[in-house]
Amino acid sequence: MGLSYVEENYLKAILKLSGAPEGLVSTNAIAARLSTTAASVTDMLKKLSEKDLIHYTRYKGAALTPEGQRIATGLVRKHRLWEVFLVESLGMTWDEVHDIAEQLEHIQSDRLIESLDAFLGHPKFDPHGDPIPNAEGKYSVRAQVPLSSLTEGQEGTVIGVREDETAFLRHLNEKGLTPGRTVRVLTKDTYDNTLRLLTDGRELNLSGKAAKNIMIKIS
Amino acid sequence: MGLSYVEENYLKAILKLSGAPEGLVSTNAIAARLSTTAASVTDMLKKLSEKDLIHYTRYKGAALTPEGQRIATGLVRKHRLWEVFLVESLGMTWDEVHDIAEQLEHIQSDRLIESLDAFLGHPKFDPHGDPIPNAEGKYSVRAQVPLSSLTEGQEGTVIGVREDETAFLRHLNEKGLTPGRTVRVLTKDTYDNTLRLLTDGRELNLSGKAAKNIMIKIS
DNA sequence: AATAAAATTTAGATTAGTCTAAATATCGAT
DNA sequence: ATCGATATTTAGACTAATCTAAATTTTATT
Ligand SMILES: [Mn+2]
Ligand SMILES: [Mn+2]
Ligand SMILES: [Mn+2]
Ligand SMILES: [Mn+2]
Repeated sequence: MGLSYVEENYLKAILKLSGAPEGLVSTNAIAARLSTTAASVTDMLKKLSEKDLIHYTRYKGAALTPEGQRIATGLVRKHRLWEVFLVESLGMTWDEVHDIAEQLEHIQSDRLIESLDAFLGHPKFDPHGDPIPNAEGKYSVRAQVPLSSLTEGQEGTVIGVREDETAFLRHLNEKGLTPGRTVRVLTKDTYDNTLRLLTDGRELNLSGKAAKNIMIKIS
Repeated sequence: MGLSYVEENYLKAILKLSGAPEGLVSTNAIAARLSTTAASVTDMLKKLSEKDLIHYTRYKGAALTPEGQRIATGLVRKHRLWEVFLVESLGMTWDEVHDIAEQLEHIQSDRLIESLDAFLGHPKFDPHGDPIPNAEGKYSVRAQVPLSSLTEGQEGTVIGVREDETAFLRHLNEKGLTPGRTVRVLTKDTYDNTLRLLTDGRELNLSGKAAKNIMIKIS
């Protein structure tokens, strides 16, 4: 009936990897993402294909079937709802919730996830600014721009990041650049785009590279 | 490092079964509890013994070591805290939380469970009235008597059950005999101990057998 | 079009957990 | 003390998921 923990992770990986080129996902790409070997991936692709969760052609690659897509999107929904719970209810920081959500997303109970969704007030975005699919698998979109695109004097609110690597999130925690914070661009270096920012009454510097990965809602 | 889901369930089963006679737990008792075969249990007992989580003597039985007891008690702590969350925060009923908690108890994160405990206000008892071990593994106790021991005219509050079988809990839901409810004994049949109760402004009958399994705090 | 490099699959082995059937040990009578 | 019933362990096999090494296919380059 239900899928194993491992099968679920493969489906999620394929969903994630089919984002960019919209084409077929390669064996090596999946192996890299799941830190496993190409041989193991091949075995699993055959199995998922047998269950009609992916379309798979030897040597060509894999793509999710509608059913596979439904399951994978449901996992993303669960992952992001749990991340909201961990941050909003339990007071954890956005750098420490991903690994825990990675476990929680495999808990099996429709009643549970719908109750959790209601308890959290049907959030549309997770702590990293990623959209939470609804029960039908539909995503919300919202206007957002990278902090790097703001000009001197402009102001906005931090609503997420493009890359949610732990080290980067911790770095932002230390700078106080967390979701909900208002930031104003004081100066922007014309040569290397380094920013001088004002947030929470304090001034700080931010590299142009970091600024590209912080998403802002213009206020 | 960490234990597998399966190993954890064996430790929890041994803890549960060592309750009554305080002696050794038999292979067949574990097999029955986990719905598996005696042969499988024997294999696992060897493995857990190898890891110094149980003391095991062939043909005699098993008992938890201090380390095994610590782990098993931690699982019970997690299970019961999650049950409180599901009932108190998500509004689920006490008959539908056990199976979900059975999954949630295996989530690995000390930070998570301590945050959850704080979020819930460090509860001492779960929705079924069972004590929640603290982080050091110590249980609370409280005065409680079976509803069957109340005499006519006596009043008390429902705080738990002795047997938490789903069908029984659903039955109590329908009668309105849920945690926190005040009940007064109107009459008690002298022959078969059937009770006539008043709770929430309504009168109802309850068998003597059911009354033995409902725990009451005398008010 | 031929060939070298890269990607992918296959073959064969390993580990965790499980099972059935057979062997062995313990327990409870007589 | 012996015998039969019961409990437990062992032997051997199976599935899911993984790996390494070898074989095969695709691709990129001459
Ligand atoms: Mn995440
Ligand atoms: Mn996220
Ligand atoms: Mn329970
Ligand atoms: Mn309980």
